[in-house]
Amino acid sequence: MNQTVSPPAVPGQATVSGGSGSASPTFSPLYQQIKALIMQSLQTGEWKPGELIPSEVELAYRYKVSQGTVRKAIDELSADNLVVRRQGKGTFVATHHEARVQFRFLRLMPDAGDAHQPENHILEVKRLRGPAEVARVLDIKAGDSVVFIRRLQHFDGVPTIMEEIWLPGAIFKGLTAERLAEYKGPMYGLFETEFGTQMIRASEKLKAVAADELAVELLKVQPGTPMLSVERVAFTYGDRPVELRRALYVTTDYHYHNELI
Amino acid sequence: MNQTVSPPAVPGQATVSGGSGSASPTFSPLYQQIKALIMQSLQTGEWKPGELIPSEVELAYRYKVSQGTVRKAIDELSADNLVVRRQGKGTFVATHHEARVQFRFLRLMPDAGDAHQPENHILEVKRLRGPAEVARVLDIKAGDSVVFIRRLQHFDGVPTIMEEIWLPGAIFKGLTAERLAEYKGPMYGLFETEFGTQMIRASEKLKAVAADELAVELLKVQPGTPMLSVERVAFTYGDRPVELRRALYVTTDYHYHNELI
DNA sequence: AAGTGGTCTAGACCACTTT
DNA sequence: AAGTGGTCTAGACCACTTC
Repeated sequence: MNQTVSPPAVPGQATVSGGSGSASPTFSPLYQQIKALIMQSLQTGEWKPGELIPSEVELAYRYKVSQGTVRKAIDELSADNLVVRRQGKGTFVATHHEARVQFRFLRLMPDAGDAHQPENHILEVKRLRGPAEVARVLDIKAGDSVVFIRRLQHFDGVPTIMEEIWLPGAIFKGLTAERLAEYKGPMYGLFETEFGTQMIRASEKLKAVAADELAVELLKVQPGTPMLSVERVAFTYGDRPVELRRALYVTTDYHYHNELI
Repeated sequence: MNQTVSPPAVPGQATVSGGSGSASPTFSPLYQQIKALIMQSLQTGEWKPGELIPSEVELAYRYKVSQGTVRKAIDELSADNLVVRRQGKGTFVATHHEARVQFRFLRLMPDAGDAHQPENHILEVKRLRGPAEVARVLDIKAGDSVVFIRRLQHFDGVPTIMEEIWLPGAIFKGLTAERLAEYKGPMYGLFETEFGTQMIRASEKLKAVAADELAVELLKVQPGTPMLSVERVAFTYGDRPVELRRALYVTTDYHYHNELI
């Protein structure tokens, strides 16, 4: 039989299911249940990005498990990059307001020299009814409101990335071109702070394509120039897709870096 | 003070340094030392790819530490994909003779449908004096012997990948075109089995480039067609670079898949 | 000095596989 | 039944940070 935890003495406190009888059909290890509970608190914003979460001892008391079990749960959250541990200080909720996190989601590097902070140029922000394909990816109904963003990113003053971004309108209600343009820092940082939606993972598909008219105009390349096409679907908690992004990268002096491990 | 381990009673047995005095300049946790010792045994071939390594209990006895410490060491080795744990059976040395591992090192996926096993065509194998740039990457002396391989990979009968591979001649002594051509399975599997060299991680740089003459000839594409260029440096134990690979991918019906986590 | 995460141990029991 | 990895606990001590 699995490890079980007696119901909490305090009403409203989190409980842990473990299957205390032989008729328990589902099962997951205690530490996975603790991990799920902590993720819930992250998702609901009980502990916000950048903030300190309760100590291991305190969480162990709250969930009525040993510190070792909490530790293993947090170990996994740390491996998933949802939290960051700092010895002597505590465990912090990961945030996109950190260069370290940004590089996880922007893999374009200069062939020589150090990576610089890109300069953003918002070209267009509009609301539209989601095309079928976009709606399918974002897991919303076709025709539902969608925010569309067109953006240009300069590296060292050179236009290098052209992006088209689709977001669920229901989540990103007050998003305007002004807000995006005036915001200093990564777009995901804005999403996190202003819209309570944190991107925690993404899936990318890369291809080589020829520069189209728009790329020629915006990125100042010759027609037909080979461009790196990067299509991304980004997910928030609960594996909910909340962004579709199609980008074209100029890779003359830059490359997409990837580590195979 | 750090945890220390008394010297082994049996001569020749592995020892663990922990810094038993205040004058200990270097330090690493016990489990990291155990991890390093296990990696040594993997590198020297004491336990070969695909084989079972000793149980946690046995390793704990061998290194004179607790099972929990061995467990933590193996946990990391497992996270590094150097070993694979199987409940009830034991812990196995990872091997490239497994589809699961191959997909870690071949990220090209069909846009629709399932991934198939590619078909290999060895075009050329020769020995040459390493050009300065290749020697620099492989960390050998310029002019040292290098094995050069040119290969074509077909997906569903369509030529899709063209590769140029450079290997240190000192390691890959008996490598011939015949051996490569007749070998069924992944090239890294051959390297592992026949040359005792296992690729454990790789670093890739991706760009979009125009098809050159060779690509036009071998991959049957139009001149100037955008191609995905993938330059890889692969490493074996001790972070020793042992392969430089330059590939061109046709991405009309395929894409390079990447997960950002 | 107190609090945090990091390491290490010892022991118990569970789930899975093989004999 | 025996052996393996997987989970959970309790307790000790260490390294680091802050007060």
